[in-house]
Amino acid sequence: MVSAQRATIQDVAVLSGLSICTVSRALRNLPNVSEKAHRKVAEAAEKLGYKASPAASRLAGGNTGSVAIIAPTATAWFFAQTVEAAEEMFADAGHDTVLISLRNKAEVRSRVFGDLAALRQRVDGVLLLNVELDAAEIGALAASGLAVASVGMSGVPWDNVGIDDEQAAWEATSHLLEMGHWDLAVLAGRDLGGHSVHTSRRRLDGFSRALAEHDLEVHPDLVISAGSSIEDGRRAMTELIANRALPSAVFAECDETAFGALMALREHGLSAPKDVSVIGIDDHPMSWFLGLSTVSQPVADQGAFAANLLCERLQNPEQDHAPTNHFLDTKLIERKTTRRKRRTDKNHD
Amino acid sequence: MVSAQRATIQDVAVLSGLSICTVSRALRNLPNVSEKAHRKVAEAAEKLGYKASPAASRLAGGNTGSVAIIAPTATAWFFAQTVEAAEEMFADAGHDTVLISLRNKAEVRSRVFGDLAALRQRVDGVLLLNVELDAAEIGALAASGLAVASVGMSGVPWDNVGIDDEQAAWEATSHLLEMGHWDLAVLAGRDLGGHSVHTSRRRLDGFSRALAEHDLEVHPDLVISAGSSIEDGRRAMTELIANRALPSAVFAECDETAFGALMALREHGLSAPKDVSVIGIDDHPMSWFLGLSTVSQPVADQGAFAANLLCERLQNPEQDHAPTNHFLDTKLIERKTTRRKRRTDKNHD
DNA sequence: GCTAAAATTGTAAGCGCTTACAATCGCTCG
DNA sequence: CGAGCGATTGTAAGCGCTTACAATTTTAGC
Repeated sequence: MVSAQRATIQDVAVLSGLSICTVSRALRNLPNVSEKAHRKVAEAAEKLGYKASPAASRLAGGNTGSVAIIAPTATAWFFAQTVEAAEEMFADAGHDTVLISLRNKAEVRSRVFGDLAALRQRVDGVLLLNVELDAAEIGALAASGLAVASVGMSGVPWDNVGIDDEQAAWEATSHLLEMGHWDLAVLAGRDLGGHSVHTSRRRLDGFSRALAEHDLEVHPDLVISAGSSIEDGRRAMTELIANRALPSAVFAECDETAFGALMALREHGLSAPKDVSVIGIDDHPMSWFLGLSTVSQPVADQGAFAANLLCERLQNPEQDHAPTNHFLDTKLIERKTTRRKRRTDKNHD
Repeated sequence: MVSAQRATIQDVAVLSGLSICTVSRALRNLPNVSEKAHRKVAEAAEKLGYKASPAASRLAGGNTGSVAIIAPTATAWFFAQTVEAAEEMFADAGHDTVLISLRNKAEVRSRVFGDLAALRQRVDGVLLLNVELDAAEIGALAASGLAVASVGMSGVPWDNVGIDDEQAAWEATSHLLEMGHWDLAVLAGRDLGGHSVHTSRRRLDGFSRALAEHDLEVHPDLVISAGSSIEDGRRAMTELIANRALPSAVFAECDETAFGALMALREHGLSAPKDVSVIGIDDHPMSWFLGLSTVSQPVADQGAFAANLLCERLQNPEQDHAPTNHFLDTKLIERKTTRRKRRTDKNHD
């Protein structure tokens, strides 16, 4: 039953015949509340449709009832999927979700991480999506009193879920290498003054390692700082086509970048795999359709999983068990945009 | 300058040599504050890096400093774009953004709209994205004390931004009709117990009108309730292929649905426009690549524009100027998935 | 059955803000 | 030059919750 006016803890106290204080404790499952009291409070609260005011709760030292999701951007396919999955988890756990998009801007980034106390005022926890943090920031965050969990950020002092980005990039790159391609370009993420998207850096690492294992060097001209949108990929590939000898294969940091690359090729009368092999990471719903070779990863799962870990941390704040790290599986999917390098292929040397 | 501990209004009061009350008024630009006092307060607040505690403010009857964005889903391309654009606007105006995805579930929907008082506890305003509301809900929302603005919901007692969905659908459908297609299917939005996505309904209306203008009737079997994702479109088209005579043209409610339809065609050895003409609405970044004919609409603009209107309403709460409605331009883009119906085309009669 | 310790419950003081309402101040006007 | 008024500022009472700490009840031990 819901009354016209919002019920207060006072109402619950009167109805249950207990003091406000006991009600408060019962509602939050704190110790030192008799079972009987607990039951009476639960009943009364239920009957009144009582929900604690987040503002009052927070002001008095309690929780806000909301968590923030911080992502480099909210439009990219990966983030949209992750955010929605996490939001669902949070909503079901009774938390509001505050969305903070860094919009790939260093300024926004520092505004957010520069005042963690202010953030703590507004949310109880933070879910970080692929945000690159330096040691000081990690320390500050861990000490901020905020519960933290993340996606795509291994090696961090809180629970993390992701794929092994370095490995996934290595797989993709190795696939190209094994098909005889040795002049590889990479469409990497945008660099934000040392604070790129975390996964981007890891994937670049994997790319480099694969090359190194074949005694190849990463040619700086063939590392294009792209960003991760379709448009970014298109621009990067256009640049590649315009400014230098075309490599025989391209590793795109994510499928959307690869889509853009494919578009650019088409615009210049070229195509994959005829003129250049292309591979991405993600297995975006469109990839099958375009025949894009890629390394698949479970996306919504990562968001839901990490959100769930955060919820647990929120529920048992005192327990400080060691941070866990979870790598979900990826799989190389060979489709039609990659093929063995042929003698007849153009050879730009 | 930022102190280690969060500054309170008390600190500002002391530093500026004024009372808390005056500081509070000055900070919120209320009348009856001398210019001198205003300046002193601003200086002190600046020096302390003071930001009012949203919890305390809300509790005392003020504002929360955040707004909610409510969308049917957050993963669809249109919503991801709109949400990010709106979030940017809100962030720049100093508001936090609470993301609420209805996840196409009636249950979530009623949980949100069933307790507007609870919502008002947490946010100052709401940005509705294509949410279908009945008269009672519209009334309740208007009376809730929440500032409201929307995208894609004309005829509503608050500011709205959108395209003329009925018209856009009419254009797309008419395009098909004028090319000689008369057996048309529509891949429409999902119906949520009378509460579909608002735009879906309007687009279906436009489809119907175009048919009616050509003395054609809407065949119920050719109205597929799809949803608006790629997967939804794929499923819908598959159903169409499996269960009935294939229509010669298909109008998909949005480009992603159309992508899915194209995929399903390919899976069955069919293609557009050879076997069936396909058109969508959106002009998604991939549409050019796929040659998808469509009706383009400015997407991020709608989100930013509506968010901006909401911010203005939040800033001048007292003024009750009439709600405005803004239609942004759309444009038919004819590409390669639609063509004139030919004698040689299969004719399913 | 009585007392000390443990378990439960209540009292009251804020948390940092907003907002009637009261108090002051600076002028204008007779 | 003092009353009267509007403009400005201050006082103080909450908003609905959490949380020491005090009060009370229960349990256990002898």
